[in-house]
Amino acid sequence: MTMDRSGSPARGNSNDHLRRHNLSVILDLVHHERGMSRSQLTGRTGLNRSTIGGLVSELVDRKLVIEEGAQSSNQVGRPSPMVRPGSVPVGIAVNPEVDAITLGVVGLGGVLITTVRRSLRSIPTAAEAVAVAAEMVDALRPTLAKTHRIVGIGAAIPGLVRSSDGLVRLAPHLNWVDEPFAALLAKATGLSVSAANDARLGARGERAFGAGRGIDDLLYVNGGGSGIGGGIISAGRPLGGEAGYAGELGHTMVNPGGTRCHCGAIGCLETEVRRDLLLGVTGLTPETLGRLASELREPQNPRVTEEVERQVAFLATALRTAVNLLNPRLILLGGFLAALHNADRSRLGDVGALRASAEGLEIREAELGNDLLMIGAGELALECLIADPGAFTG
Amino acid sequence: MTMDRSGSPARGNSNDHLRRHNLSVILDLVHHERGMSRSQLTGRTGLNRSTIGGLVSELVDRKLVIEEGAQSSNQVGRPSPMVRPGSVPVGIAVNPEVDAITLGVVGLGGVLITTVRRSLRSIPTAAEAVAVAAEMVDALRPTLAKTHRIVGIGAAIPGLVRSSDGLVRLAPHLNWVDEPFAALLAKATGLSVSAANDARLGARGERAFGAGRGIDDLLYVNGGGSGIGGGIISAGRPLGGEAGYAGELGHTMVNPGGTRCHCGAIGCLETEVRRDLLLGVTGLTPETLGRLASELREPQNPRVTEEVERQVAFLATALRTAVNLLNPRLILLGGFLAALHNADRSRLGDVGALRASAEGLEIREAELGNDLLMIGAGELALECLIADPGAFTG
DNA sequence: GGAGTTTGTTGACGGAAACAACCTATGGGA
DNA sequence: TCCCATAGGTTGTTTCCGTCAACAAACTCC
Repeated sequence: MTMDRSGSPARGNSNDHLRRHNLSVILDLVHHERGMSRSQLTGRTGLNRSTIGGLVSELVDRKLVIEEGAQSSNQVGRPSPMVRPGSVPVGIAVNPEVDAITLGVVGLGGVLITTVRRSLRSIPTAAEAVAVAAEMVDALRPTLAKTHRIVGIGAAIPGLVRSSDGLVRLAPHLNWVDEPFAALLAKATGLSVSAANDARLGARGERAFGAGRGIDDLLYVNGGGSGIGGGIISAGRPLGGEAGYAGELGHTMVNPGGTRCHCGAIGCLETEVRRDLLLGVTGLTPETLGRLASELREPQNPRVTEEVERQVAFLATALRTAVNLLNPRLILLGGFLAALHNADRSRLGDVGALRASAEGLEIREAELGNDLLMIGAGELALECLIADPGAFTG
Repeated sequence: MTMDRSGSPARGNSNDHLRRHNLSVILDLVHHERGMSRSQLTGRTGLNRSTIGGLVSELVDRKLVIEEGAQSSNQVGRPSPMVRPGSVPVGIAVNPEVDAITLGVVGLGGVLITTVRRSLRSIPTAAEAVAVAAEMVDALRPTLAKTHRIVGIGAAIPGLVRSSDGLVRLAPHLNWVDEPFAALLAKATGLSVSAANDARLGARGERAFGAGRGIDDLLYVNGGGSGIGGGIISAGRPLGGEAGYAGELGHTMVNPGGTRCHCGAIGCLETEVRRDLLLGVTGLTPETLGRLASELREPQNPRVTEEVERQVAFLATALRTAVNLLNPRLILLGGFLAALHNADRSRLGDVGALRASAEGLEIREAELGNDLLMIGAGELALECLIADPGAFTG
C-alpha cells in the first residue's frame, strides 16, 4: 500500500496498518498456540474484548479461524469460546534432496496434513527438481481444491539460499550453483514461493511447534549425512544476516590441525564431527541409522567411546563460541548431534562458555524429527498470510 | 520499534499506540539523519503531508525538534523546511574505567555536547564509581538546567551487563562481580539508568552515527588494553541474546595450543591477539599508543611483521567464524584491531568465509574514535525518549 | 435459586489519519 | 517577466478503529 520510492521501507503507520497488525497478531497467536480462548486473546494482546470480538469475527469470515463452543472450564463466569486455526488455508512445503523430493501440505497450527515423497534415480538438476515438484503440486491440487486454499510454497534447501529472491547460491550435494529455484518453481506453479536453508527452517519449526516454543533466543544445530547446519532465532525472529546465509555453524573452526573442508578452510566443525565416522566405528550404515543413538549410549567397543569423546569435544568447542557470541537460552540438537548429546550429556552440559552467558543455557534434543523440515517450510509458506490476514479471502 | 515484540507481553495496538509510533518514527528519523526536510519525511514514512505537519508541530511543541527556514536546494519548487533535532533533551553517558570516570552530555542527533573526566587514584568499587558519577552529574545539573532537560543515563561498562536491570555480572578489570550498578546510580541520581557492555554500545554508536550508518547487519569488534569485545547489530537492532551478554567475540577459540584465558578456556581470540604484545615488539607504551598504527604499517623490525602476521591470522579465523555464523554486511574494527587491519589489509580482506557469506562483506575501521562510547551510551540513554516522544514535555 | 463473576454484545464516542479543495510560497526555466 | 512545478497551510469531511459503559448471557458457589 504505502510503497516507498527511496528503497528503504516506509515506516509510518496509518490506520490501515493498525487493523492489519492487530489481525496479524491474533492470527499469529492462534496459529502458534493452536487455539486460544477469546478471553485469553484479550489478556495477551491487551486489546479490549469488544475489539477482539470484531477482529475474531473478521478472521472467521475469512475462514482463517473457527470458533468452537465454549468448553466447561471449571471457572466461574461465562465460558469463553475457543478460537482455533481454520483448516482452509494451507502452505506447501517442498524439500528437494539428492534421492527424492518431498512435499508436505501444512495447515495453520503447524498441522502436517499430507506428505508425498517421490524417489529419484539420480541427483536432480534444479530444472528437474522444479518440474517434479510442480507436477506433484498439480497432482495435489484437485484434492485440495475442495476444502483448502493454497497460500504459497516454502522450500527447504540443503544449501545456501539468498533470502531476497530464493536464489540457491550453493547446494553442494545437489551440485546446484546459483540456481533460481524459487523463481522457477513460482513460474511453474503460479504460486508464490519462498526458499531458505533447511537448517534455518528447522530452527523456525522447532521454535514454532517443537522444543523451542516460547523461547526467543535459541540456536538449532542439525547433523546430517552431508554436514552440519544451523539456524539462529534471536529476539523471536529468525536471524538471516545480510542475505540469509547466517547460521553456518558447521564452518566454525575447531581444529587447526584438522582436514581441509570443501569451504576452503581447515578444521571446520563439519570436517571433524561427522556422521560417517560414527557409522564407521559402530558398524552401522545409513539404513540402520535408527540404532545410532543406542549404540553410542552403550558402546560395545572402546573405539566408539573414543570417537564419541573426540567429536563431543569439538562440538562443545563450536557451541562454546556460539554461546559466547549469541547468548542463547536454548540450544537444540538434531540429527546425529542429538545422538552424540544423548551419549555424553555431562560433557555437553557445560560447554565452558563465559559463566554469565552459560548460566541460563539449556541444551536439549530437537523434537519434531522427520516432520521438522515440512513444518518449518510450511511456516515459511504461511508467513505472508500471517503477516497480512486481511489479504486472504477463504 | 515499540510495536513488534514477539514475546509474551501485550502485543496489540490501540489507536493510542499509533500516534506514539508515528511520533517515534519521525523523531527517530530526524535523530539519526540529523535533520530531514518535511517533504523527505513524507516520502520516507509514507504518511500524508498534513499528517506529517501535525506530528512535526507536536514534536516542536515538545521541544524535541526545531524547524529551520527552508534552504535553497537546487531543486525547482518550494523548498521544504528542515526539521532538526532539538537541543533541549539530553542523555548522560557514563563510562567507569579503572583509572577514571568519564561523563558525557549527548543530545539528539548524536551530538556530544560536553565531556567531563575525573581521574581516580585506584580502581573504584561499584559504590565509589556510583558516588563519583552521581557527584559529577550533580555538578553538571545547574548548567544544564538552563537550556536542557536530562532524559536519562546510559552507562557503558567494561564487562558483562544484564540488560534487564543493568546488573554488572562481571567486570574483570574493575573487579566487580554482580554489582547492581544501574540500580545504585538510579537511586543516587533519581534518573532512569540503563547499562550495557561497552563494545555493545560501540556497535550502536557506529551504527547510528559512525561508519555503520544505514547498515542493518554489522559486527563491531574492539581491541583494548584489557581484551577484545564485540557488538552485533542484526536487522538493524542490537543483538543482545537472552540476557544481553551476546557479542563476546573475544572468546572465540582460535588456537587450541594457546594459553589459558581468564574465562577458563584455552586459546581464546583475546589471549592470542593482544595489544600488549604489539606494544612489546614495537617498543611502545600505552602512553605512546597513538603511534601504533604507523609502527605496524611500516615495521622497523622483522619481529613486528611476524607478530602482526600471527595476530592477523588469528583475528581472521575468529572473523571467519563470525561471518559464517552471522552473515554481516560490514565488520568494523576499533582500537588496536584497526591498527592491525591497517597494517595488513590484504590478509583481512578475505577472511576465508563461505563465498556467499563473504561476498557482500566489507571490513572497515571504526570512525568515531574517542567519542564512540559516549555516543553509544547516549544512544542508550535517549532510547526511551525516542520510543515514546509523547511522554516528554520540554 | 440467588449472588457473584466472567465474558460476549451492542451502540455511542472520540481519536487519528486520509482525502479533497483551495490558496500561498518559492524558485527555475522559457 | 511569466509560467510551471513543487511544497506547505488551512479547513472540512470521511473513514476506520479501539474504547467505554451498559446490558445480556452463562457458569460456579453457597
